[in-house]
Amino acid sequence: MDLDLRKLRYFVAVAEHRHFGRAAEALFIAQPVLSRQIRAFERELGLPLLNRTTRSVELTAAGRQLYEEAGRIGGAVDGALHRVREAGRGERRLVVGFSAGLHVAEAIRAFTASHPGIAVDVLPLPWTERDAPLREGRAHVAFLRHPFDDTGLRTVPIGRESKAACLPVTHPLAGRDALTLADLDGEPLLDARSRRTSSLDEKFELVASGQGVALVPLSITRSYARPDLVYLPVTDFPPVATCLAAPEGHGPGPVADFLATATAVLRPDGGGRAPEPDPPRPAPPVPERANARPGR
Amino acid sequence: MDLDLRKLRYFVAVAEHRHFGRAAEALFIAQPVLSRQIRAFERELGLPLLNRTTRSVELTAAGRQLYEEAGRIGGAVDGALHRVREAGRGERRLVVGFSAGLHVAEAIRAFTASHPGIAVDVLPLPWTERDAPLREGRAHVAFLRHPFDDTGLRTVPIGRESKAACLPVTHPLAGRDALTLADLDGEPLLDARSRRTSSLDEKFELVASGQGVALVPLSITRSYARPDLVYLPVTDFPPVATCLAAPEGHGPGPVADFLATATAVLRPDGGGRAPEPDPPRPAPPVPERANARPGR
DNA sequence: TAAAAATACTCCATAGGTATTTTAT
DNA sequence: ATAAAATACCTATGGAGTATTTTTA
Repeated sequence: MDLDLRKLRYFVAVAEHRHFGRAAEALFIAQPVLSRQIRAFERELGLPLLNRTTRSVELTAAGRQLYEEAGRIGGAVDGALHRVREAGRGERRLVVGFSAGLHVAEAIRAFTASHPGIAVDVLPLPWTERDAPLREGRAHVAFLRHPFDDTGLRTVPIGRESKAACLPVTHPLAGRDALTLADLDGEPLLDARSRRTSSLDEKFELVASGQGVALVPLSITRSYARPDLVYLPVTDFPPVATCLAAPEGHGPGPVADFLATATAVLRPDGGGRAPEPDPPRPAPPVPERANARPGR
Repeated sequence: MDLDLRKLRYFVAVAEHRHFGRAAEALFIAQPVLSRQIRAFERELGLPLLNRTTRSVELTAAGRQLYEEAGRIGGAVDGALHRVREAGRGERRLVVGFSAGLHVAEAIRAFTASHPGIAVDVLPLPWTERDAPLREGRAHVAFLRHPFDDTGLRTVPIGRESKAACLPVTHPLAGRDALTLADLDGEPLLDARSRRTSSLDEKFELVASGQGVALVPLSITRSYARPDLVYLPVTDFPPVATCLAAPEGHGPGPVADFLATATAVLRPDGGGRAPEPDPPRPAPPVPERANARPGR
């Protein structure tokens, strides 16, 4: 049921020494104990991890994989315990999640300036996750794009973003300045329904290889320019809202302070620059448009 | 010594129910057992996790942190076991690491086309890590920038990159076409020695806020365009080599196949690739120079 | 005073030890 | 023949159970 970290540690020792006797010595336990524990471990997992003869000990494929995973698990546990002990000593910590393309560093700097005692972690949120990290406690606040489920969340709208179509430079439409949804009517659209992509890079690769076009938020086009892609604003696609979100029900505290600070920094409507670098800004860079070649 | 995942699971139940009796019921164990286990867990960790009275159970700061960490740990363990079982069923997996700005998706697509049975994971490598993930088994091959320690690694040079200086658009030098190291002589340089940055975004934020200038590989300037930064090639900075690397000593197998495929795809000079038939790949774009505006 | 956590005690599974046997080179 | 893993058997620790006591809102 629960992975036994002690047995995992024993297994790692055997995997590294490729020898039960010496591994046992390094672990300060007797060799037969180690033999039994590893056998029990294999039984619990339902998988052979080692091919042993009296002359050699070799890892199976599953064993190799487990050995690789052991490092990750150990790191996760060590980091977790470290942070728990910090919390126990009274040190405060704030985890700020953000979707790809949304910049939070500015807000974090403003926050840490006023709260030097609070460590801030940034957590880039995978394309597929929206509000889940907030609900699971993996982030205390997050900078997200709509749509997401905001029940039980306190949200502060920050701005609105329109979308751009991402096309290969070789695409017939690549020479245009802007598009409408009608222009894209016959195109294969890469979205979560048609093709599951685990990362933005992967999606861009699919576009670059001619497997379809993608609709992406404008802010992403500023951070992910590529020579083989062009971004064209889609004028009639409804803009999506971006906002800060945090679980409801927390009173005053670091989370509320962060929301206040970040709102002031990211949404200076009261003062300076606009959140959506709109009309004056000569539309998304479209850096390589000069490269456009017809047909393919 | 080893974190006890069973006790952690028990703790999570109590944290969620905020009630020993009901948590025990949910765990299908008796309430006194749960009380004892949680007390033992707190003793092992050396930290109180819960403030209990007969009327209420509340998490301490350490308890809240541990509850958050529990999700991460559980996820890491579940994912690991899933991949180990896959490996046990004979499914092959290849983890490809890459430093920021280096694109591997093209090579991965070529590889998966010829090896459809092998799942490929991409592992973006943090700025601070170089060869470590290869040595720790967290990646099987990696696409890295020199310098790194290549002892015990098989490396295939892929290309060379010069560097660009990253400046705020407001900087007096921002209007130039290119720079030399002498131009940057009086500038505060943000490198690993002067200021520890945990991410590229953080470094860019520091540059944007005027705290210094950064030297970054050219390929990064193509992927991380920002309206408030300009990238200027530094003509006399020695170019750094990029290469594929994998641990030595593996015979033929997926890793060797990937190296071969990726070399052919990423280094077309060696002879073979067709996919991108435009030879005059128009030298690294330095995309944002046209955006340079004085003042703000 | 009553609900809920903690303690007392029992039982048993299992980690660990030593002595010995099996096995593959 | 021998090095090394596996097995046999023992002890002790710790997990889980039931019955009971302690605590505090």
